[in-house]
Amino acid sequence: MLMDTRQLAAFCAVVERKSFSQAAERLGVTQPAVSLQVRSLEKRLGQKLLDRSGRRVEPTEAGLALYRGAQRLLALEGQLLDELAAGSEGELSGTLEVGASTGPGSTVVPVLLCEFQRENAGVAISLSISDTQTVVDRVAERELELGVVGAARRHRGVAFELFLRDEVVLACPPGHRFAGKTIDLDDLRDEQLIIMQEGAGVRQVIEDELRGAGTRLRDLEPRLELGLQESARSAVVAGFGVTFISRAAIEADLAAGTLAVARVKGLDPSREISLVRSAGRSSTRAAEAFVAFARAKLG
Amino acid sequence: MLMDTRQLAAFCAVVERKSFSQAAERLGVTQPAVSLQVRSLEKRLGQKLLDRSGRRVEPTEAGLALYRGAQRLLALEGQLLDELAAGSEGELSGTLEVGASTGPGSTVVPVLLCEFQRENAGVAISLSISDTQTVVDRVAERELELGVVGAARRHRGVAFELFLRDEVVLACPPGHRFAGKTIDLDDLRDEQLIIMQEGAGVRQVIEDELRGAGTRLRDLEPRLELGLQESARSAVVAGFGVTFISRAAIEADLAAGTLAVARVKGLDPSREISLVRSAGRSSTRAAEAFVAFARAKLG
DNA sequence: CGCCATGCATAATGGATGCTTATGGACACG
DNA sequence: CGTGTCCATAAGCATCCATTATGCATGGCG
Repeated sequence: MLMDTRQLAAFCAVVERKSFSQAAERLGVTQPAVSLQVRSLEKRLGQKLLDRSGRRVEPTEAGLALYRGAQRLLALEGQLLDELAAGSEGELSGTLEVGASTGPGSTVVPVLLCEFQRENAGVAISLSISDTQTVVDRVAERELELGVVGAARRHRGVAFELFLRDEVVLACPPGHRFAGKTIDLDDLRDEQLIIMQEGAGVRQVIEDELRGAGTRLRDLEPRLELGLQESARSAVVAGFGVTFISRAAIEADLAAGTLAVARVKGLDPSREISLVRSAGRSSTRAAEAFVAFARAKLG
Repeated sequence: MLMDTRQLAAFCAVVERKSFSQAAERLGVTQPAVSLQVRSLEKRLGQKLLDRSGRRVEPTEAGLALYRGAQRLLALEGQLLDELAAGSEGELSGTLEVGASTGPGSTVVPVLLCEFQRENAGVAISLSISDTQTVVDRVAERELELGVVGAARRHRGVAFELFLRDEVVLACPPGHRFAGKTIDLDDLRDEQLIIMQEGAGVRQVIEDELRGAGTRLRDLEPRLELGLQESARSAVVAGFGVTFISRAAIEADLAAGTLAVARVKGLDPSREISLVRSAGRSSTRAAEAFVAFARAKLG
């Protein structure tokens, strides 16, 4: 920007009032100040902008062109300032970029985002599902604004806050002998236990809980390791066994009566789902609104 | 304009380079200067514009909005500066406002203006015909940029310059006994002399010339006073008499053979047609170009 | 024409602003 | 942990800008 805004403002005031003194009065400065400003502008642009004859000041051809252009600049600036001021209020807009690991990514998060978006049409949602570590890394690099993950190694540059507590239950077919019961750990030895692959958040939770009960997962002799949550769920619905799984992941099945749950004595498995944010990043209004919305929904 | 251009420039440089130091380098100032400028801008707008975390500086939501708006402002400003610079060259534009008194206004001036406009399509022409005094007044008041008039009283605030010398001839029908001759003043007493109304420029010229020859217009006993130039010309074409008239006004008739001219011994009438400009007014390029064009045409 | 009022230009001066230098604190990397 | 990089902050100085005072030009009036 080569033009000095005060000079431009002074020039415009002179054009409008056709007088240096009156322009000065309007701007709250003295006449010589206006005189100097306009002269500086004329020097800078290398053109005579005003005809000064006796009592009357009039723009030259170049002066008129500058005045018109200045009005456009001023209008645009006013608009910009209004947008900035209005930015702190009014309708939410922009794109909310969220990453989630597979667990929360396939259950709670999409639903919450869809509901939120329905209430805030001006916001565009971008959800990407990755493994926990990738989500965290991308949040740290500011590629994502929010992450929703289970257990994660601490990572510099990001902050974790509890988002929701995810209860892990033992799912079984609805007519199963475990349905609605509280069983012993030993009862599990005679059942076909379906487990998820290494690295799945729920598997880690269960391993930790069993360890606390003096058992190891492999002592239960699981013969079906079926990858991720959705595979395990489907197998149980189809009657091939039972599995530990996030209650949130089977809410619909429970409501539909296609699955039932049991509890295991001595085990109280749950895990924390965390919200991840980049430590030095100011939140967008959309992100803040989503988080508040989600917390209200999750209770 | 509330925004300081240097602060805006500093802010934009930081956004682009994602670094205060690099922005400072680009702007040719020190890092603290940029730091202060951006902070001043943040304070003025009441919003945090940049996330400053470790090695990396990133715009906040508001910062991004400001940056985008600033780019629009910069683009518009660049455009304006280009227009101003180009204003001294390239195609002529704008409206050229000319006033003329009836004599020149009905002959030379319209033709010149039309020819000029044909060569400068970007220029719009506005010609208004009035009596001499009105033309001069309006030029003085900057309502017209140029005036073209015959004899006029000096007027403060306007400058007169010779535009063309208008020869006054005695017009008669083509087969008339005067056609192509040099007659005596006395020969006019037996002719039907048609004169223009009081105030017409040509009439004044003739009165002055006759006075110099020791005669008065009324000694010639004119019985037809026919208003202005065009009325007189028509009457002569129709054979009702002879009249003194501007040669320029009958060039077409002479070429067509519908009128002829004679000279009168002892009379050499002509008058100066002046160009009038407002004394304190800078000329538009279009006006300058027209004047140069006209002078070249008038030789 | 002369006088007076008005209004812009210019010079001198003082205060505010803005930039620089020096330094401290935070962060990233080896 | 030590080092280097980078932004923030404080202090000091130079520059800039606005003000006051004054000169010059123009316009209006008697």
